[in-house]
Amino acid sequence: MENSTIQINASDGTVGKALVMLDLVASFERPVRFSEILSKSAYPKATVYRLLQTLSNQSMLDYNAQTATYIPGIRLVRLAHSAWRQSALAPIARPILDDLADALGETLHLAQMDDGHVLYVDKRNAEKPVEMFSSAGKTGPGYCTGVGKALLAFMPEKEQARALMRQSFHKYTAATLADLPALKAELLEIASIGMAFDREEHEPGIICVAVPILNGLNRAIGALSLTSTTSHHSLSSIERFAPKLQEAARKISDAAKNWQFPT
Amino acid sequence: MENSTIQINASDGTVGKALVMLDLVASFERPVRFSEILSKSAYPKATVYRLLQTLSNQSMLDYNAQTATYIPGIRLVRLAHSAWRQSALAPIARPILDDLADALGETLHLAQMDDGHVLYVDKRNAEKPVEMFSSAGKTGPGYCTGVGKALLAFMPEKEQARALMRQSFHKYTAATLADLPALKAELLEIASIGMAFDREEHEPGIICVAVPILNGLNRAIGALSLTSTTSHHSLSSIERFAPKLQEAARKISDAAKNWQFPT
DNA sequence: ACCAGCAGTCTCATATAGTGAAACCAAATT
DNA sequence: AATTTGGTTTCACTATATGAGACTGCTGGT
Repeated sequence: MENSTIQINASDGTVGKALVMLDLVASFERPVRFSEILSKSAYPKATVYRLLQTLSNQSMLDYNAQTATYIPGIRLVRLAHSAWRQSALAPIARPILDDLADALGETLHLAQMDDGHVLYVDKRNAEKPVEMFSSAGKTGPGYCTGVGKALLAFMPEKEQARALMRQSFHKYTAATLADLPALKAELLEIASIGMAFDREEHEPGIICVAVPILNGLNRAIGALSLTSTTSHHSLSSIERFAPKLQEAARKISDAAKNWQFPT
Repeated sequence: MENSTIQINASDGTVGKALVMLDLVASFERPVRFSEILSKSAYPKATVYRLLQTLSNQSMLDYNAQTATYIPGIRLVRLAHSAWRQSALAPIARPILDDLADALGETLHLAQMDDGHVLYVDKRNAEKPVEMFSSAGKTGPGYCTGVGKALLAFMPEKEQARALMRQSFHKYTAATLADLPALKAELLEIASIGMAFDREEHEPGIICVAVPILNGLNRAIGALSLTSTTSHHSLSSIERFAPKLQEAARKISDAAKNWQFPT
C-alpha cells in the first residue's frame, strides 16, 4: 500500500464516484442525457447508470422522464443553505460587507477557494441590490481574477501547489497571464504588497482590486474585491479603495476569530 | 425480493448512507462532533467514521481540526448554484416575482415541495431587498404554512400520501392544525377554491395567502405566497391580493411550459 | 502520579454491495 | 425488414464496505 501510484485523485470508493457524477451533471449547466454523461465519464455504462439512478432516488439529481434528462436536484439547494449559513465566512462577513457597500457604492465580491477555483459566496452591487443564487455559488478561474490571485498568494505551500495544477491558463484576453511561471511571479508580488489586481485579465473592460482575508497564520480564508469597468475607473483610481477593503478584510478576519456557535 | 418489508426508506447502498450522514450533519445547523453524529445515527461507529472521512475528503463536509467538528462543506454551495439555476422554476419565476414585488410592495415567497417539507427557493421583501442563501434554501413545515398547504393540495395522490406521512403536526400555535384528518379536510377546501391561507398557524401574528403554480395536469410545481402580519393586515384584506397572485402564478406556469434549454 | 472513562481511530475476517461485459429491448433510421 | 442508437437489465465475480472489537490518547477525578 506504500509505493502505489501517486494518488492524484484519491477518489473515495463508491461515494466518491457518485459525487464525480454529480459534478459532471452540474458541469453541463443544462439538462443532460444519459449518453452524454456516459461519454464524459470514465466509468462503464452499467455503473454510470446505477449511480445516476441512486442519485435521482436521493433527489440529488432530478430526472425528467419527458426529455430523459438529468439536472442537479433540489436537495442540493436545501443542503447548501445549511452550508452557507454555517460556513465560517459568509454569514460573519455579511454586515461588514453591507457597511462597505453603503460606504463605497461599488460592486463587491466575497469569495473562497474551492479546488483551485474561485467560489463567490456573496456579492453587493450598487444598482440592483443582490442576486440570490444566481451570483452566490458561482465559480470563476483562480489564475485570472483578483480574488483568485489574492487567495492563491496566501495559501499554504502544499495546497497552493495543488491549486496551481488545476489552473487552465486559458487566454481569456490579451492581458491574461499565460503560464505558471508568470502566475508564480505575480503571486510573490501580491504576497508582498498584500493586494491583487485584475487588469482586464478575465474580461475586457473589467478591472478589480482584491485583498485577502487572513487568519492568524497569514493564510487566506477568503478574499474581498471591488470590481469596476475601465469606463468608470482607471486601475490607479480603484487602488485608492484598497485601504477600505483592507480594513473590512481585517474586520471580517477578527470577527471570524471570535466566532463561536451558540450551544 | 418481492414480498419484503415495505420499503419506506429505500436507502440506496453506500451512497444513500453517505447522504443520510450529510443530512444529519446539516440538520444540526451548527458544528457537530463525531460522537453527536454517531449517537443520532443508525450505523455503527466505524461506518460512521469512514463515511464522515470520505465526505470530508470530498469537501461535502468541512472538518475543523481545532474544534474537532463537522459542518456541511463548501462544495455544496457550488453544486446548489447549478441546481438553483437549472431548476425549472426559480429562474423562470424571477422576473415575474420582481414585477409582482414592485406592484404590491409586500413580502413574497416562492416555494417548492421537498420530501413533504416546504423549500423556499426565492423571496422578495419590501424593505431589505433580497437575503441570499439566508432565505433561499430555507425549509419550513408543510402542514402549517400557506405554501405548504397549497402544494399538498395539488399533489398526485400517491405523492401526497407520502408527503402527509412526513408531517409532524407539532402545535406551533393555537391555530395550528392538530392532525391528519383536519389537514385533509382543509386540503380539499384548498383544492376547490384554489388558494390557501396561513391563519397564524406557524407563527403568532403572521398570516399569508398562497396559490399553487400548476402545470398542465393541475399538479403543483411550486407555490407563491404573500406574507404579512396581523398588525398590518387582516385575513380578509390579504385575500384581496389573491387575484394578483393567481395571475402571477399563471404567468410562471405558462413560462415554465415553454421552457426550453438552449442547445 | 495514577487510574478510570470516554472520544476518536484503526484492524481484519466476513459478507455484502458494486462491478462491468454482455445480452437485451425499444425506438428511431436506413 | 434490417440496422443502428440509446437506454435498461442480468449475473458471475470480486472489490469494497462492514462492524465488533481492540487500541490510543485525552481529560478529569482522587
